[in-house]
Amino acid sequence: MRRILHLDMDAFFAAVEQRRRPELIGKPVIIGGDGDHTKRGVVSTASYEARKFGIHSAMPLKTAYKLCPQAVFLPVDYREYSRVSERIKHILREFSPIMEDVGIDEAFLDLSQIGQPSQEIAREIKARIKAEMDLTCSIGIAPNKLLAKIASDMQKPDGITIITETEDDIRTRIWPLAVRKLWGVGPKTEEHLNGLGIKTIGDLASLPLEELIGRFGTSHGNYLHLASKGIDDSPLITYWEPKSTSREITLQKDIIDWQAIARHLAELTRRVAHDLKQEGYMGKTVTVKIKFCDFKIQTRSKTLDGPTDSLRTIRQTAFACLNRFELNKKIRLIGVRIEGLERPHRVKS
DNA sequence: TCTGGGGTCCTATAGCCT
DNA sequence: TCTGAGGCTATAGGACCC
Repeated sequence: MRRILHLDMDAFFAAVEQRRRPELIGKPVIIGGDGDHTKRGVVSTASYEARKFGIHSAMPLKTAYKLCPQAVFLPVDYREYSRVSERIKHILREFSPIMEDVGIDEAFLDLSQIGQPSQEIAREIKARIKAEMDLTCSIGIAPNKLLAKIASDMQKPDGITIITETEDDIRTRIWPLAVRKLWGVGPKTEEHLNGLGIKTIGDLASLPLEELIGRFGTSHGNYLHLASKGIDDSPLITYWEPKSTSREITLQKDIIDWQAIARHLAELTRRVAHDLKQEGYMGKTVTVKIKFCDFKIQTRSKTLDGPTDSLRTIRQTAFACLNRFELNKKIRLIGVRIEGLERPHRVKS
């Protein structure tokens, strides 16, 4: 049987800031946007002290300020968090070489080939991270990724949770949880399920597969059916190539002036082309995204004959896409994405 | 009044081809 | 020659993740 560990850092961004500035320890700290609560932006991470005021991720900074004006608001410093993240991942790889990166503050580790007991490994990993980084994390260990992730969330912060595959564990510890706890069930699916009287993962497990497929499609329906029973065979993804790269900006004030929109598009295009060259990729499909003042999102895209990393070509294509929008109301966000990425130097024979 | 940024994957539709 | 099935690609939108 497989043995998968999921590690989730506790209030990661806030914890890194508190470690760097000890005077912030014990205080409500809110990381988000550029740290200015009067500007547009949302909370990336709130320290546990701030969470007591009802503050959580994705909440607008302005709302967070109303709930807790005495909080310390700080900008997101991805560079620093990435450095810390790298060191943590390095520690993890010493326990098992099979690791899947899940964003900056999470990872899966395959322990199947390791003999040591689960509790012991979890305690050792936590001790190493505490000793070397002075940070805490929560760990879940289970027979698959799905259950390991649910487990790591069960005793936060600073917890260790182990789930076995016995029917008993699924029935008594997983089935009582809200459907929202399942990976892949977001706000929309939750609402849909709640409307059917399905509140818990156990409720979901009692629904016939045919009904799930009818309501959510073959792919998602099948997934929900298996997930509700704790079944998940997905492997750890230890390496992958990016498929797209993008840049977008939410404007401080909604605008309708074409010249101003064009200036933003030109700048975003420059950044995308720069990112592309920096990472050594070329892309084939250019997409322009616009979010209007009423939050309606539209996209326009164009696929080129062949991959490119040329700023001129990407900019021309982006502007051709821009011209296909009906810009008759103010916009609040503009973005540029390029997909169909490939590395240019590999010559086909 | 407020609602980010950077990604992935899936679905539906339409056009083209065999 | 006509028709339909099915594959493939491009496009647009949407749900979800951290």
